[in-house]
Parts: sequence; C-alpha cells; structure tokens
Amino acid sequence: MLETIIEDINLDKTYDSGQVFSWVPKNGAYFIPIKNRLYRAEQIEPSSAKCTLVSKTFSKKDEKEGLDKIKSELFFYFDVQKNYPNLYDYIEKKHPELKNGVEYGRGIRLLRQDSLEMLITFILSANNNISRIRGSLAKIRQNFGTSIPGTEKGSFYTFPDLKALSNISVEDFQNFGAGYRAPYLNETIGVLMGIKDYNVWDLLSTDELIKQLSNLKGIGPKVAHCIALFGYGRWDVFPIDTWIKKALFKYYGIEKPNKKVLDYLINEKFKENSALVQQIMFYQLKTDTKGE
DNA sequence: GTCCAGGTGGTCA
DNA sequence: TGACCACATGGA
Repeated sequence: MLETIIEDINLDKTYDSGQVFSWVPKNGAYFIPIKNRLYRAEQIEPSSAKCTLVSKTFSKKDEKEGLDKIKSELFFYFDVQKNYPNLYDYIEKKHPELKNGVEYGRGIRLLRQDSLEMLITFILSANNNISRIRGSLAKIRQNFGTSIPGTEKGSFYTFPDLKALSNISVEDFQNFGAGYRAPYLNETIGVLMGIKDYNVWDLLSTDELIKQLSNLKGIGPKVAHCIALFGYGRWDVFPIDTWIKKALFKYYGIEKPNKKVLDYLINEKFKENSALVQQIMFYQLKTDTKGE
C-alpha cells in the first residue's frame, strides 16, 4: 500500500490543461494509469493532492524496495523535482503581460508521460476535440492494452506497447473514432517498428528529436513540440497552435510565427521555461478574450 | 442543419 | 518556404 502527497498541484486544472487524456474522474477523485499501475489521486488541500496506489503491489519480501521504486516513478510522472511556485513567480515577474495567465496556471504541472502514448495521443489531437480524443485512446487501451493487475477486470488497461500497437489496423483505428488520422497512425507505427534506435530517442538533442518526430506521418511542428514536451520532458519547445498564434500577435505583435521566430522565442526570449510560458500564454489569451 | 476542434498532408506557385 | 484547401467525426 503506497500513499503519498504531491505538492503544488491542482488536479482539476491539470486534467483540463490539454496535456493528459488518460485520467478517469470518478467520485471526486481521478484514477490515473501509469505504465502497468493504477493510482487514485484526490485533492486534499487547495494545492496538494493525495496519491494512492490502487493496483497490485509486490510480494511482501521486496515490498520496501518496490514501494520506493513505485514512488519515484510517481514523482517522475508529476515532475515533482521542479519547484513550480518559483517558476510561476519568475515568469510573472519576467513577463508581466502574462500575469493573468500565470494566475490561472498556478497549480498546473507539466506531466512526464509515456513517449509512445504521447506520440499517438497528439497525432489524434490534431483538429480534433477532447472528448473524442479521450474516447479513441480509451478504446485503444481496452482493445490492445492489457488489464492492469490488481484492478477490477475490464476496468483499467495499460497503454499498448509498440508491438501491440502494430496489430491495430487502419480499420480498427477508424472504428475507434480516429477518422482521417487512422492511416497516419497505422503508417507511423509501422515506421517506428522499423527504426532500430527508436527506444533511445530520449538521448537526442531537442532539435534532433523534433526532426525525427516530424518525419512521421501525422506529426507537424505543433504536434512534434507537444510530444517532445509531454513525452520526453523537454522544456525548450513551444507548440504553436491557433490560440498561441493569436496570443503571439496580441501580446508581441508577431504576425507570422515561422521557424525563425520560433527559434528566437525558444533560444532568446523564453529559454528554458518556453514550455511553461506557452501553457501560460494559452490561459492568458483565454482569460483575456473571455466574453468577446 | 451548421460550426468547431490547442493541425497536417498534398498541391502549386 | 508559404498559401491554399480537404480532411472524419462527435458535440454544442
């Protein structure tokens, strides 16, 4: 039995922040599948949450060591090593034009999720809506993942590994509601199967990683940056979507955020906090244009 | 019925 | 490069 506290987090805001589609809200808490384990997270204070392991643990013998390992996996997922309050403070001070965005954003952590799951997730996300993305991903788990040990049968599944994903046909993906992205997913998975060093992409520089990701079908610049961020923990990225495009114009007078501008934003303006600033900028525009 | 969804691929200049 | 348009679907 593992129970631990995650500080500086607002679960509702994190759930709604467009980075995670696997959490299942139930009875005022969230059920969170991470690899082959299931956790239950509940907000117990305005900025802290209690996380409990609900799936099967280990044999008693190595339970002590096992629990430490599980705990570190959980901390990794929630990115607890970073001091988010300090980061939000710093960004607010450095970029006062984003004050409202920072205010809203406090409590959101940028999760470190499985890279392959993020790759599939963000291909699906293009020009799509959240509820359908969630539905498609849930069906992928149910049909091609494995039941998480120690949970009620048929309730929670792992995200399939690459080999399992390679068994999903274009037609399957269509049945899961992937729409016109179905062939992209199928083709990309096939290509990944043939890339020998795919499992060490986390050793690549961010530029090189994004280049590799961009070669895959269904992955353009925005999606590549999202995968690099949420799947590989890179913060020297800046996903530019329709909202961020509007925000860049509104707050910085940038009309056409081409590659050159993107490099400037990451390397000179927002630097190592680019990813978090992007998230904040999204909320800045949302709160700013509310009711327009 | 119409419009939109935190874009991308294909085509053409 | 950059500008266009088509693209499956579920939900509002």
